[in-house]
Amino acid sequence: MENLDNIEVPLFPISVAARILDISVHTLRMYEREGLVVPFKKKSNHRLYSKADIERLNCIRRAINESKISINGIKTIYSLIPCWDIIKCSSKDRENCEAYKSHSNPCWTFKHSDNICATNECRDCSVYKDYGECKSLKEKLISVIK
DNA sequence: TTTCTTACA
DNA sequence: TGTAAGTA
Repeated sequence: MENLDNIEVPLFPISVAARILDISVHTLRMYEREGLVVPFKKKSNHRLYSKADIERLNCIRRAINESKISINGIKTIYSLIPCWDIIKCSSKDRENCEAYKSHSNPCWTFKHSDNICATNECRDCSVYKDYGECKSLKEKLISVIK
């Protein structure tokens, strides 16, 4: 009953997601390789995309088509999300954190071994989720400026 | 049939 | 980006 309105639940196989977004499954997998999106993975290793994932991809497509931004450009924006501030990351954690230093790759593309990121699914992290859709991303960035 | 990974004219 | 091979 609650699955119907929860945009976080993985629902669509890659073929359906591709059809919704009007892009190829190949392109969809490429976005994942680039770290733009983190779809849910079943034990069979098959991907499942949620409504939130679709919205995220829509935002990415708009950025590419309308704003003519490159995939690397999007990666750069994501890499600048203050993850260490969003989750309570100690100053000690930051010292040897690749994600903290990176200006080219989103934090969720790194494999952590020490801090909380090691035990949490990046897909379920607010750092990833709260910046996944165009509108929320704008609001988040504005709140930082204010 | 669909999806997965890897590779490539 | 598209397509192919060989699996699961």
